Amino acid sequence: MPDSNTLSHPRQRRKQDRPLELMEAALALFGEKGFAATRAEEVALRAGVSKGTLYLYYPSKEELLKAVIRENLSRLISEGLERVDGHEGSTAELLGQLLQAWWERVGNTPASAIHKIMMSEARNFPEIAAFYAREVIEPANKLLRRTVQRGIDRGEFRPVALDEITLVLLSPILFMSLHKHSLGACPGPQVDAGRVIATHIDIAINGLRPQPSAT
Amino acid sequence: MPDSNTLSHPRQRRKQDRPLELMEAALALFGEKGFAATRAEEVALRAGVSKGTLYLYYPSKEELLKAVIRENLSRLISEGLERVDGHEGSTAELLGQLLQAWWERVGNTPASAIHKIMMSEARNFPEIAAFYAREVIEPANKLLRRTVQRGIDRGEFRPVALDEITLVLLSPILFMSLHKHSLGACPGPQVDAGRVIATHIDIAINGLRPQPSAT
Amino acid sequence: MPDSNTLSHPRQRRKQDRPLELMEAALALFGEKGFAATRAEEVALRAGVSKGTLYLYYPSKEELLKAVIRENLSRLISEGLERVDGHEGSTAELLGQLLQAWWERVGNTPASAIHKIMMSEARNFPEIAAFYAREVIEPANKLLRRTVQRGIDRGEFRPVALDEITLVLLSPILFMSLHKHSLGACPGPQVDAGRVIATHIDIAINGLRPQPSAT
Amino acid sequence: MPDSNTLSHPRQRRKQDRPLELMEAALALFGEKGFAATRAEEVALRAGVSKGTLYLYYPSKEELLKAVIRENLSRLISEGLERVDGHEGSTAELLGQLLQAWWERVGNTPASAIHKIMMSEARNFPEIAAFYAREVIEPANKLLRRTVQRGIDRGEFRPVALDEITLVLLSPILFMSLHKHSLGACPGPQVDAGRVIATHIDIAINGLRPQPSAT
DNA sequence: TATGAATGAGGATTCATTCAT
DNA sequence: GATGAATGAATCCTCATTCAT
Repeated sequence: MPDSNTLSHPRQRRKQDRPLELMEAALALFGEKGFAATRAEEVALRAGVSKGTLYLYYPSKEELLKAVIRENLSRLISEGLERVDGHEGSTAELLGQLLQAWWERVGNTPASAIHKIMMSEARNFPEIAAFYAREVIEPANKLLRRTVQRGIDRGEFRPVALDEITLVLLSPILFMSLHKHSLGACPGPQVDAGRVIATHIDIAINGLRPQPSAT
Repeated sequence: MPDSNTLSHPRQRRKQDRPLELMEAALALFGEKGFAATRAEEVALRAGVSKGTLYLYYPSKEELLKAVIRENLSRLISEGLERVDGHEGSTAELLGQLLQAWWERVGNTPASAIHKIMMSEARNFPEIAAFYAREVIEPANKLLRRTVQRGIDRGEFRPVALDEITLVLLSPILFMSLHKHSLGACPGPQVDAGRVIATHIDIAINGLRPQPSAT
Repeated sequence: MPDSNTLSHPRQRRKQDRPLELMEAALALFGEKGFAATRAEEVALRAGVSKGTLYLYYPSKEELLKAVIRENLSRLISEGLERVDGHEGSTAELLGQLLQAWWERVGNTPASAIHKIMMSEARNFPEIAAFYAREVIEPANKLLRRTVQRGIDRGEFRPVALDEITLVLLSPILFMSLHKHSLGACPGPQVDAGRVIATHIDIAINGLRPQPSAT
Repeated sequence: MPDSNTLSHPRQRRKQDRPLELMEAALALFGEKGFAATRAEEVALRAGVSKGTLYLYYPSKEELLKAVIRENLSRLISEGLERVDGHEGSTAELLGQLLQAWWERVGNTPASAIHKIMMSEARNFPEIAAFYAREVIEPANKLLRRTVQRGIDRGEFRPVALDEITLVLLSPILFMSLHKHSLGACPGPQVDAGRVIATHIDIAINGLRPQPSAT
């Protein structure tokens, strides 16, 4: 008997894929219109199922939101943590790679919508906010702190406050993620987010270098 | 006889004060819970009046939001534009002052909630998004471009892409404004936003300086 | 001291006229937009006073409606009853005069709006409906019955059912009164109501005449 | 297994029947209390469904009214137009049949409530008023004009103004339709509308006959 | 008396969720 | 499992009515 998943009856349209399809639809729509403004039926329709089917997989719209966040964050975190240690070259190079990777693997993917959703809904869903802080913010912070510390220890970077530098390094990337899903999606002069990120990395790495002369 | 406005009977006859009270309540609640998730009656109650009274002053919840944006933006823009020209010292100093002022006069005041509201609702209210882009984004962009250009012209800054640098310079400030009203308002380790901004300004200005040696 | 009513202080704008002004405004607006769709404040504004003043004279919008109906019906009835008896000429002539008078003195005046109001609201205000039936319908019925009876007695009219003939004689007049305030007020080909009434009277009087040969 | 539609569980799954049930409920209630004074929920409850269900079938109360008018008028108009041409006997007979049919098929059915609704609401809903004028008033006018013209041409009727005669012929029927839903529905001496119509037809046809001697 | 700011009950409409099929 | 008809709580907004000035 062949794999019943890939060759099953045509009618049985990928039952096991439904959750993923629903989460993808939800990610897109929640990111686009916001959580409150997205109707459950819209999500279902976009996933190609009916309203009732959504509730077969998720007990409420709120649980669907939680699942979307968990699903996407798990992926990005496990992906992110793999590529940390064992860098050999300059710290500037490492930092540039990390930031660039974050943008390319998160900021520039549909997952970036989660930032917008969190930004909009964090105060209405404290539980999810805590989860997000624990699972995303903290690991990312550790990564960047360790990297900057490495640069300072080696004399490549001047001494800076570690608590603040991580946010300084991340905020343009996070901000552009948000921007993409709000004003950036509105008519008007468009920004090339990739070039903003590149400029940011350039300025930041140069800014971390020991100054030739003080202010 | 004392001022009849400040000492008159509670909840009665204060037509003059109502708009401001309502806008303050709306700014706080829209920032906290989002525009869509805030009931008109909540705003009214927080302003100490009843539902119906709100509609005496604003024809709809959306118009109330517009008024909130106008009120807060008009102030900040007119204030901001005044202090632009006529700077005498170094461009680094000027840029630092501008960014610092933005944070202190906007990011660190209740008006910062407008950023979050716009981020969350821009795509659902295109008219407001356009207004915001025109009245806030554009003027701020011009200011920063002119300032960076000045630094480049004088040899204080290295040449950088003007289209991107403004967002790089602003995004940490905007991001911290957003953060304050979302994750920053949730329980957990708190960030000292002021120090993040200070670090950003330090890094950014140092990063704009001509490099001693290239990457 | 001169008449304090006509020569009183200019500020004291015809206090005693207020009720009449309010009723006139209400008659016009209720007739135009309907009772439910007319806001109390509109009536007040049209009467040149403020919302609160209306409630100084009438305890509710419903009472205002009652007053409007009573006021106008009293007038029309007392006027109508005066000119009944003592006709000398032919009954056809008398009937024609009566119907013509009804149209000119009621149907073609603002008071005709009351027909529309009654038609629209009778079932929501049974008390007023009863009043209207008693004070208007009944007297008008009696008048017409007596007149037609006179014609039959004298051999001028053929015998007809008295219970029904009154409505037959009145309904075109009443219908045109209603029409004026509804479809007749909408854009489209206009009807000359006066000529319709004239035609009706002509047809009706001719129709009451003894037939030369039956159907 | 019996028809699952007629014997299925109460209040469940009868999509096909809903529109008609809702329109019938709406016709009755709008006619009784007026359009504005009838709550959407009342209509739904009378149709045996909940508030929300009404909005499953009609996007607004106003659209429900339009549907009611269309449903009832389409039927009557298509029915009415069929029986026009091809009459062989006397014009008096034809005219009597037409007027009688109108009363029996419209005035004496629930559809007559539409006249009252239009009378009450025409000025507040110009779009519906225009629809009504176009779909009902105009066709009815044409019918009657043609018929009267036929009588005049054949010498059965004396010459009369065609523009006015149609309203004269129709107004007692329309008026009795209105009456049924307003004062006629209130306690008090009841009118036999059918006999009024019969009297009207008798008088009108006799009135149209050439006079033996003038006034 | 006259005003108009304030109130809050009421009604149209939306949409998350349920459940019979 | 899948569907979509049905439900009714929730929310925006209106407007009759009150009452301090």
